[in-house]
Amino acid sequence: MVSIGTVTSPDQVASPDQVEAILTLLKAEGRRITTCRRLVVQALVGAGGHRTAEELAAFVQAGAPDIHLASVYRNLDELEKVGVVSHVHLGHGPAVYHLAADDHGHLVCRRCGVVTEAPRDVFAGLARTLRGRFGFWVDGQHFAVHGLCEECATQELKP
Amino acid sequence: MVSIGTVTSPDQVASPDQVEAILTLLKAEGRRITTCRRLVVQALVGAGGHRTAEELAAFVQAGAPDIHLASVYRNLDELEKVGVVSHVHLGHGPAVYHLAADDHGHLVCRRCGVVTEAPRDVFAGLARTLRGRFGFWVDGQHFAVHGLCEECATQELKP
DNA sequence: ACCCTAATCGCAAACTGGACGCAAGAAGTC
DNA sequence: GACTTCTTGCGTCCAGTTTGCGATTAGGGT
Repeated sequence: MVSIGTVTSPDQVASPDQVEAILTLLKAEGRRITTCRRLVVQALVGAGGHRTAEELAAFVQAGAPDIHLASVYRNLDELEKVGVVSHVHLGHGPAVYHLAADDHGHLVCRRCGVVTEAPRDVFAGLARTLRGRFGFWVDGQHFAVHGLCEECATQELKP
Repeated sequence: MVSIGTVTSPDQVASPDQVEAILTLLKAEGRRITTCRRLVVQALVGAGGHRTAEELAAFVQAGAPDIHLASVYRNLDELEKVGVVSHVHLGHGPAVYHLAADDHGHLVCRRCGVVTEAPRDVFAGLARTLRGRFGFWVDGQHFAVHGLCEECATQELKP
């Protein structure tokens, strides 16, 4: 139902510098630079949006067919621990991954499944309120906000 | 990790009227009133908080041991369609169910797993912003907000 | 009361997304 | 080049949930 393809993907071209920067960061953490890891990072940088582990695996396997889905999961996990990547649950399906640098909230329409990215500052007020009233420090948006997109709202409210 | 037991449960006593009211509503929708259904509703009303399908099944099975987990899932699904119940994903584990009437947000601590309920009005500002800037109409809080609870925040920020 | 029929149920089996253990293979260090 | 340790491929397993199907049962009609 949730078609990731509908997400706006600003830059489809992988920036090699960015890939190398991330790999260098990994190396600094004592991790090794492998084909699989490089391809996973390339996939993430090139995707320029949200991709499921399976979609990323498809990209990786286009470059190296023998790479196993499990390795993609493991690498995403590593990258997440290092803080380069974060994953989000948009709905009931698989999680999607994106670069942590590109932090933003996600608005998922329950009717048409479109995913809208909402910049960080939109959630600043909520974060402040939660900190003030509950002493709760909000993390990045690990889960999406569900509701109706503009189009579906007009259609549903005036049938 | 997420211990549901830590959630505040204001009223542990099932209100029979509320149970009957919900069952009547179901009947009005053309559905039948079965032992399983009655017990599921009782479990939800009595729980006074969030319960996983499995926890609800345990309650149901205390009254009727032959009732299958699948039936609990099916009934929760029915109840959700009718709008009596909603489910929330607090984390990576199972979803939790609660009465839709008792609508609220959920703050989940990523460190200790404690779940804090946040009243609806806390999210009103965000809802207004999203409606204004994106035309997006927020549903009930289908997903939880992740972060650090007050206690864990003080411990993590000053180690 | 009884019958009829569609809703519901119990059961088992499948399915999805993901994690894990292990032995073999490679990256980086000396 | 040798050695150590991190990674990987593969198979297997897992939890949570869904589904197909034949058996059962609620509830309206008579």
